[in-house]
Amino acid sequence: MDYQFNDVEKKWRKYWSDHKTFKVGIDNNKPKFYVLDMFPYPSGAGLHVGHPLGYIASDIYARYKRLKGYNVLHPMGFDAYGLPAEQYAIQTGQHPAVTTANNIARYREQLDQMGFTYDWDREVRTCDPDYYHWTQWTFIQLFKSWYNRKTQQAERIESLVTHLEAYGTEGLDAACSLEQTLPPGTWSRLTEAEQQDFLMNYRLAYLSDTMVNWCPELGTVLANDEVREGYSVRGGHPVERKLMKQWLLRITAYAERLLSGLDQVDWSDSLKEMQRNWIGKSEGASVVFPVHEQEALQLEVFTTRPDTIFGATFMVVAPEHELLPLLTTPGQQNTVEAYVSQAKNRSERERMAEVKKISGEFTGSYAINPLSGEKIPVWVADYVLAGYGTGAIMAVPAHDSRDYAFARHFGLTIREVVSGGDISVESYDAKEGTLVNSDFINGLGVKEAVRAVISRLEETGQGRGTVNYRLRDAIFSRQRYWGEPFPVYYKDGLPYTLDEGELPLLLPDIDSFQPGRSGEAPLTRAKNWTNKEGYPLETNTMPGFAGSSGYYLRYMDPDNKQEYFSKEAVQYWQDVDLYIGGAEHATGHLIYARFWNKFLFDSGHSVKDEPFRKLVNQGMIQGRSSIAYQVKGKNEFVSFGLKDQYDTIPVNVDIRLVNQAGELDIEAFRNWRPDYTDAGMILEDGKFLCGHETEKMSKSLHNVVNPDELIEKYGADTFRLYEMFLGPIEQSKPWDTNGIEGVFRFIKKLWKLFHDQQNQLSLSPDAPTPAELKVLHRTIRKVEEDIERLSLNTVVSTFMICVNELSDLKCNKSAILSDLIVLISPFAPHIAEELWEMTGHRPSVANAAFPVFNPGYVRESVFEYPVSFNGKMRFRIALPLDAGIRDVESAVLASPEAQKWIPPGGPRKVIVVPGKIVNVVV
RNA sequence: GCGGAUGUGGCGUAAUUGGUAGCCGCGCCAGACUUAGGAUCUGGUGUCGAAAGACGUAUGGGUUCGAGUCCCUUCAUCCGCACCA
Repeated sequence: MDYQFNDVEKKWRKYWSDHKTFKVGIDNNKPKFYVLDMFPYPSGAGLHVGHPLGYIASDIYARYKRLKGYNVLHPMGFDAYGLPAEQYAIQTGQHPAVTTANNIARYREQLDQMGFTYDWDREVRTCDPDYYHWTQWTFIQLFKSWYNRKTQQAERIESLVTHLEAYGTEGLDAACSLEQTLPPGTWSRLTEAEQQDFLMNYRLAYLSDTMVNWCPELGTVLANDEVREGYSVRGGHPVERKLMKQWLLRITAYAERLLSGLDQVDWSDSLKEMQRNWIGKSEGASVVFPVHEQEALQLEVFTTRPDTIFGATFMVVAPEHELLPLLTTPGQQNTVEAYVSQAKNRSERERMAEVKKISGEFTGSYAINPLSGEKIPVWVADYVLAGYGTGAIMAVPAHDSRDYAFARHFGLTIREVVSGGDISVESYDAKEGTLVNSDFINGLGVKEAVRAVISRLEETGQGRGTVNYRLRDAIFSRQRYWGEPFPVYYKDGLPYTLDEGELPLLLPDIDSFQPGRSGEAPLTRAKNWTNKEGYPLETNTMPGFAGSSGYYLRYMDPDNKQEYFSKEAVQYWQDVDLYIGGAEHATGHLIYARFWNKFLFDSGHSVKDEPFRKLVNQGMIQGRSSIAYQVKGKNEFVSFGLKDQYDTIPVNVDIRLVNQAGELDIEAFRNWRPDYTDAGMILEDGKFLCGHETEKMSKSLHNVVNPDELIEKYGADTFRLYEMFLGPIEQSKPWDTNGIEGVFRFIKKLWKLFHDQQNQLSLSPDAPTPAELKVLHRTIRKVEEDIERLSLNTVVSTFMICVNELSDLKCNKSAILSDLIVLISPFAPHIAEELWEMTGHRPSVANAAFPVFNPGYVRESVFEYPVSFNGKMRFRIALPLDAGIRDVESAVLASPEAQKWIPPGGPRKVIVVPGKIVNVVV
């Protein structure tokens, strides 16, 4: 009789839940530790083996920290609003609240099987009114705030009004959509509508006509991070540009802080780099070019290379540039208009696909280089983007490859101003070299020249040094049903927020979830969708990232009815110490959540500027698909080894039909699909072998491995250990169930350490031997070090080595085994609890203390020196560790093994690294 | 194109700081026990070689007494960004 994992695991899961073992609260006698998983969106497919990877790692860490004496907050919840549930509702008419609740129940059931230490009393769901109350509340605070660049933080809108009343816009340095000026003393003369309109330019949540990513198929706009290559990330539908009135969050106000904050957090370089690219800071100059013979007109450009200004031989404006009609001379009107309409009608996708195709037209106008006075032509071309910088550039073909290609194509002047390249062949884009053909900056290096040009421009008022960000404000409206309603009503066309006392504004029921194709939101169907005074409410809802931006704060105090979270709770829990989740949230959730938190920090609610101190991205678990090869045009399949003799197409086969060796169960295969009932099978050696492929784990590829089945067969402890044993958590790797048997054997071996051949508990009260203590304490040291650096795969190996060694020593001393139970409990909590109880301890082992490493037990007096000759290891020699370098050297040279390798002339040199190695140079 | 990461047996991987390459596990081979084994246990298993030994961490070079680890080159794979001025 072996270890009965099924009964034992059920018993302890019930114990934990009955005793609320993992319920936590504020405890000022213990240091806090906050371990967070990115909460899942509960999809209809349930969890596959890839999802729990991060959850298991974080749970191990949370359990470990508990053993180390920390008060650990380890909550879980659900990102419950979102598109898939709504798309499903549109197709089936089922209310998304119903499908979402079902999916959550299924997720919960799966999660509950894995022995996690979540405090479920703290669960949050973003679609729960008690939760989205505070999402709406934060929106109101954002609406009522502006960003003061002077103090580098958000402030209440009242302080802006006070400033405007007293000084107008004089001395104001605020994040805004459009620079506007208001002379002192004019504010109070503005009408209510004019004032509101003016303030909208500064609010951190604001309404604006914006070019948006409109997805007709989904009937909604999408944020930049929800669009990839012109298609929606969710669903893969085409996306087009459209001008719409939308709510936006002024995240750009925080661009600099979002960037500099990255230096303070312990995240992977690749993730930080992704965020840096997304923010896209570039430093340079804004330069004003007057237009020749049009006094009133001037073109402002942004350049990162002001040093190359003497090499600007033409200018280019985007087709959408607002001055283009004024720049176009009558003679050029027809060609320019034709070009612009063609450029505008091209979809985003066509535009992206034709990046390499050079096109443009001359406007007929000329601009004047403000430093050289040179007259240069102004062109229009779609390689200049309206949305970045000022939508116009000074083109320096000698030192910008795009300008170079354009100049070559249209035969424009190319003038070298930085030496170092060969501009007859290609542009020289590098930021190094000496300035030439450049008047007062000739002979300077690039960096000096940049500074010199900027200061000259600032002296003459023709430009200034500026910083540009690629980051855009976040579009916050969705024309969807299944999301948070905006706490906003409209009076005389102007938006006002509801009183905080009226929150939460509940999502109303509607008769159909269908969105309008031209952008009417489903909430326009809601009956009596007005505030208490009868003014119409906003019909858009908030996007998916709204609810996930502050959930980690709500976990600190999830039942609070009066506020988002109490001062006491946030003072205690502070921030997330360890955050584990997928890298796909690098530019979405993680930027928005940092922004959300920084705003709450400025307004005195959260207490840390950065919410996630350490962040780890777990790698993706890929599927291992089984492939059968179908003979083209026939209902006939050919075994893997023979497939090259036929013309075949690969067909994904359900991985359950294939055994470890890749052999297909033909009977099952024929029953799998009606089409294959009569399929011909060409065998090799009497078998049908399948090929395999590593690809995404998905239902459609029939390669999904379900954790429930594995837990049923091997138990949750084995499953947890095996997921960790696969390799480093950050690494992506294909799932292969084959190795799980090894971990299963390990669990059984562990059980056997405590039991005799009749499966009776058999422990010895005797004092441990030095050999046993050495094994135990080596394990303690390694386990502790490796958990600290989240190297969990090596910890599993360490346990295996430890149990192998203790088995060899036939060790059944309780003193040793009790410590081993605690060590292993974060990884295999169920068997640990059972053994803990059996060895006479009071449950739960989760409340035990982590064993303390004693270096005295692992200290050695003798070391087996590896002796190498010219760096190649030849033999070992055991010597006392306190032997001096000279003693070691002579002992090695005198040893019989060494004679074989020492040439007649003797060694040239001997290197002894005490306690490490000896290298003889011959 | 730019940026980041990764490359080690048949497979997943290991190797604190430059110091014994291949730990642990899968698979495979042999053996023991067994009516049986897809259970369990024992031994073996980088490549070539009978052995001695030689070779070996994607490639080529370098630094070093010594390189999987540091530097340079090339290649491959994955991820992110992509006309960002």
